[in-house]
Amino acid sequence: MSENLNEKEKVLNAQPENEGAEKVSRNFIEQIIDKDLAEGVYDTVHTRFPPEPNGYLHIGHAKSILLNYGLAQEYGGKFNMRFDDTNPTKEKTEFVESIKEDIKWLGADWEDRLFFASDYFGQMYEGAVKLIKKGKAYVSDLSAEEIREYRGTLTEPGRDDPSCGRSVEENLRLFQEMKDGKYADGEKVLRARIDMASPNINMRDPVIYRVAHMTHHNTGDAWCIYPMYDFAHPIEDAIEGITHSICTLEFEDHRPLYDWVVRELEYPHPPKQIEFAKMYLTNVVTGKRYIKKMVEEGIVDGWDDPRLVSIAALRRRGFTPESIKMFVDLCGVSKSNSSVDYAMLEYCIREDLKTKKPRMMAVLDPVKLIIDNYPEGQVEWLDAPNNLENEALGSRKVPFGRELYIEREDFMEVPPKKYFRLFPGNEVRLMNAYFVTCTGCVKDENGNITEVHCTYDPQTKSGSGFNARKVKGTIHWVCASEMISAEVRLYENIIDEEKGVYNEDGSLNLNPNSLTVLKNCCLEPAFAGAKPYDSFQFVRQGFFCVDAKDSRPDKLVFNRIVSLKSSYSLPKQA
RNA sequence: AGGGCUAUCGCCAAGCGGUAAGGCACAGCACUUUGACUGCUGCAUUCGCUGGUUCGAAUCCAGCUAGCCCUGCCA
Repeated sequence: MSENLNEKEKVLNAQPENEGAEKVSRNFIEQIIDKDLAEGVYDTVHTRFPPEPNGYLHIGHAKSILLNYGLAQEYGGKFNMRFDDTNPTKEKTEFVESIKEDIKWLGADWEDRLFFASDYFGQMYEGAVKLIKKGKAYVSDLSAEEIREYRGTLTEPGRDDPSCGRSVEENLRLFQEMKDGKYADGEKVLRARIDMASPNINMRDPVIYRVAHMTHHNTGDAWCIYPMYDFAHPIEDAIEGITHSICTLEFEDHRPLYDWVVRELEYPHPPKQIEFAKMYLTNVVTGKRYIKKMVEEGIVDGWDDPRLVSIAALRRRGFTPESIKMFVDLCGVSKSNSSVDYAMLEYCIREDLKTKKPRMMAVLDPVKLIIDNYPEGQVEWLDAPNNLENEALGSRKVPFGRELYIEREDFMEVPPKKYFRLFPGNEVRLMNAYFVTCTGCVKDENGNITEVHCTYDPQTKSGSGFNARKVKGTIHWVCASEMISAEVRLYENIIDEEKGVYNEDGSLNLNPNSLTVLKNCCLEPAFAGAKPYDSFQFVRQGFFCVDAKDSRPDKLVFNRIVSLKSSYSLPKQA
């Protein structure tokens, strides 16, 4: 097809501008980096992802991870993994393990650069001593409440801390005593001396060290004083040689303090903080307290419930790292707060899976279809391609017999207009098999349809090249005598934003239909042996993934990752 | 008289003084052994508002408006 390139296209393709760049536009962070590199501010790019190990990662973190990792890749730089563990009261080893697992799964490779902020406690302590010696930090006797009072308000300046005039020697001694455990929690703190009248509250002599007699997950009982984020973070970045320290918008006000620390400590190659807007997704819940509550109340079965968007949940649901990457790339990076439509995520996973996974037949809501003119007891094994768009996926054999299961939805006794499926007198194609013409149905005493009957036309066999007539509809089916039974879980968004995210009392307005469990689904035998995380397209239905938690070899459980798009919906029946 | 940031289609998002990219969603047509996919078509005379500068403004200036963040010894 490259032969079809006309001259104009050839010329265009040869244009040197845009060389190496597939993207037509660069986000604002790339523009900053381009400029820094061009001006020689930095000669390399070094990023990091610095989570506090206090919870599970979710889709929002994935954006930050892939942004930082992607930038390092794009510029031939490096990407560090760093746990920002400066507060022992909130951190757990359990979370460092889950975070590492999630980041690996996403494909962000920190190589041998896995760090802990707590590994730098010694250097941070030295940094604090340096500030004291420069007269830029002092030990305060004020209580937390007093500090708050002295800080002033958004509209009123703060007042000087009574302790701010201490001599360097006294501060040095007091700080040493803090370190030595002479003071109880809250009794003393170290404050940076900046400007109590600053309109930026973060600059009103921020606390940079506090006392906390607590065992730290990494350093144990080695320390009883711990640095605050604002003091620790710039040091961590500087030590690791980070060039661009990317964080979210709420830290914009902290940047002057970040720069102050880096300047006062005289780091030769100061890192630069850049803030971008967090990504929100519609129809999901990411708030820790809400999820915790839902887990406790049994509304979801854990932090990895497939309706959630933690990385673990997305993995369990059947999302792929590639789809997440595609999603964050599609969303872009900016400084305006935004909430991305969940449909965008759905698009990405469909896009990723559509040519990669086999397309097989599964009947979720079965009703029997009996082919009256097909020999009783006969089973023939038909050829079925696994994916028409990807021949490499090969083909499989599908058993066909007199009794099949079809989707209850695919038969109607009295069809609406433009119903292309089975109804008395109508002919449809059974995918990969034969044309069948519906002859009627059987009902039980309550009027429920128990059997649909039809006849088949042997000369319409799939692959025979038959084209004497066409049918408008093609439906999927499973051979009743050879099928395997499975449980399938259908999911809808856990929140329906159209109906409001919150109730009057502030609780979440949960979608009562977020989970539908179908216990008696019929699968074609080729599904046998499906393993956890294996995923498939169920023809005409969507993409499904073997549940890693509940599926068993003899009792498969599938999660619907996403449905197929559909421009047709059954009219609502009264 | 607090400070910082943001405002371009239903949702994201380019644009950086020369006359509104792209994606998702949506709608229509064609094709179809998935009502899928694919292909084609349509979808902002207008960039939060009002003025100003300019031959020319989404882009520059001024003033408004709206939203988000900041008064942890959390990160």
